[in-house]
Amino acid sequence: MDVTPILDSLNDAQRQAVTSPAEPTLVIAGAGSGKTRVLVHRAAWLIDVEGVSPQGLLAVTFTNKAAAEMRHRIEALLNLPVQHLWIGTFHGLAHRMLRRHWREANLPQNFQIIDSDDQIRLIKRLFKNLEVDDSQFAPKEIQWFINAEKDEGRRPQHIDDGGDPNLRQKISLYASYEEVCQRGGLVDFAELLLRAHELLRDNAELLGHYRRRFKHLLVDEFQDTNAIQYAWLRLLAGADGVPFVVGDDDQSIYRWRGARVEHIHQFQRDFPGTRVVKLEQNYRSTATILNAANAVIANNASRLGKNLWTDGAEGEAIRVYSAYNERDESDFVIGRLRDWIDHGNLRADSAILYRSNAQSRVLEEGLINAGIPYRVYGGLRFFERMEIKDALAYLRLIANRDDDSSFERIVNKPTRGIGARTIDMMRSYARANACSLWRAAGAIASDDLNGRAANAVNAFMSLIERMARETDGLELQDKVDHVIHLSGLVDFFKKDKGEKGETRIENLGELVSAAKSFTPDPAEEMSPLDEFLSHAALEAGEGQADAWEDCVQLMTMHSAKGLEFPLVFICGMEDGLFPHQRSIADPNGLEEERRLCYVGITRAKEMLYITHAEQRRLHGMDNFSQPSRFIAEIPVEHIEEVRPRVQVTRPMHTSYSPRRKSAAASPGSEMGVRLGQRVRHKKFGDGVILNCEGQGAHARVEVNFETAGTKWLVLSYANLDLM
DNA sequence: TACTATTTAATTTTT
DNA sequence: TTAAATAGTA
Repeated sequence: MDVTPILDSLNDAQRQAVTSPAEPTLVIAGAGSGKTRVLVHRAAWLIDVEGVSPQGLLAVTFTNKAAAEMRHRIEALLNLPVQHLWIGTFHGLAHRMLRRHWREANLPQNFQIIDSDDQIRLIKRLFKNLEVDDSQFAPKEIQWFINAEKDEGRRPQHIDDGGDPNLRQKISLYASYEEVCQRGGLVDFAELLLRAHELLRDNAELLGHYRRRFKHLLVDEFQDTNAIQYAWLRLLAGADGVPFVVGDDDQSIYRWRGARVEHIHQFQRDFPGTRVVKLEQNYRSTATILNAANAVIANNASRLGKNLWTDGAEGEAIRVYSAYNERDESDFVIGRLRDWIDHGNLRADSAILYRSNAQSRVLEEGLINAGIPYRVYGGLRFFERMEIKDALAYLRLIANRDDDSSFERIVNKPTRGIGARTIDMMRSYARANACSLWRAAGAIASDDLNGRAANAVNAFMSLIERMARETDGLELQDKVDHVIHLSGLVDFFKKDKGEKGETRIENLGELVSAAKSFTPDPAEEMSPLDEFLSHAALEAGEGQADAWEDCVQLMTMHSAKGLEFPLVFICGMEDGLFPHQRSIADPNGLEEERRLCYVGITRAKEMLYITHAEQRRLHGMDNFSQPSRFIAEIPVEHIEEVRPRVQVTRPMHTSYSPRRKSAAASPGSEMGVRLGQRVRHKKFGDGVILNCEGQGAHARVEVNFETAGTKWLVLSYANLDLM
């Protein structure tokens, strides 16, 4: 066996990981250290060298994108299509198991997957049904509660209310939610995982089958596993399975949605004798960028400990720019982008990263004015668009008449005279008789409703029946096409004024194309329609399906994880924004913010700019803030402060501190005051400088006093003490 | 039922 | 500020 192609391109640590014997292995892979490469080569090694059958391998990732990439690269490396290879997301694989064993999982064969938008609607409906006072609970809060409990693997009966009436009610809402889902054959994302876990846990035979089949479990982004995902893995591995997990404790940034870095420690306890391999050589960034990242993350107490290094170039110093406000910040970034582009670089090789999405606005305005094409990540994806979800709801109702979620969505869309009153009657009938809305509609239409309402309901029901009949046996795309037109959605959106309606109709057309290019997997025992609907729920599609265009990439640092760019800007590096106000007080929260910072810094390959604004408009209010503490954690020798006007860069002294950029541009600077400066006044007490104007004897400052409110004071009279 | 005024709250995101 | 959700009005 020639192992050259598999091992040749690897460094020692990578090779050690890839050729690890059939024992539990934990690979701690720093940013840019070839994590995916190790996974891909491990798979190839197992199949090609160890003679493991491709069917004996299970590879799990968190995103569809990562799964697709892994499959692609394994195929390329082995130079043959790896069919029957189970590579997918946790949810995708759980879904696959549930479809195969729907009876054992106590699900209807045609169960539907609901996304978080469907979920929140369902919960709101539940509130109405149970007459829950929504001033007591926000539906969002209950959604969080349910998902968090499911992520931890808990059913309502597992939760101890500890005598807390508030908690007791949440638990009861969770229980009611479950009932509604079970009745409608609806499964939310967390439920996929939870059910898949219970399926294996409670079916010794099935568990035995999968344990025998999947000896080798490859796991990507292990630090992001939540409790139920980890439990599922452990169950599947059993005593003889060989888990091979890859992760980076320093890049764990999803604690808030249930991810637990602790699993990295737990893994070593659960699988005694685990081999640990650390990948610390980085192939992405310059030494300067790496050293900065290392220095920042070193401030975290709870780490396994690792230090990235490179044998590459030192690189340019990190440039820090202290902007007046967010406009100035944006201008600065755009100026540098212009230089970059003028030097013949690709726009797509640059990225602007920020902590929260709201920050993109000002940057976008600037980019539009400058005529620089850009792309913002995040936002609604294709299958999440309203019109698409409407069309899918019709299809889902055809597939499963008991899907209340879809029923309510489209029963009166387009409007067909089925108003809130009628729907209320259906709801209460459905509740009283523990049946679906569809059955309730049929029942009350023949008994309780007046003529007009009954007609409307009957017309709706026969429309759905007609759709089901007429599309029976049609090809998927013809089905979709037929339903879109019969439903009246196209006409409905035509009435929308402006471009909005047009776009929506275009999107509906796009849905037909999506159905056309969708190839059902014959191995799945599902109807093509069910499979398409599951696909739509599990893989929400791209944000923008636009053709490739060379443009600047704008995204949050969260969405930047896993990506890399030669030129990176991190904007809004201010205490309160990053680290975010809501995480600052909690040490765990702060450490997670710091890991996010580490992720942000390590996205940069060649050049990194960090900017912060002294004044920033947030929620319509002007705020003053200090530069992020994370900036001060970067050793000064790696930083160069960028000063505007005077085009001179000057290394900083002992620690980073913001300074006014030029005397002429900052009124009052000669008095030693600056925006955000804390001051004390004899009469008014303590306050913060909001504004200054004028020079010399005329210089005035606006001070927001804690007790006395906001006042303009002439500096030469006020006798302010700087604090 | 659709449009308009008012209120409210405001990280991060995948499946 | 602004977007979304709710309440009120035509």
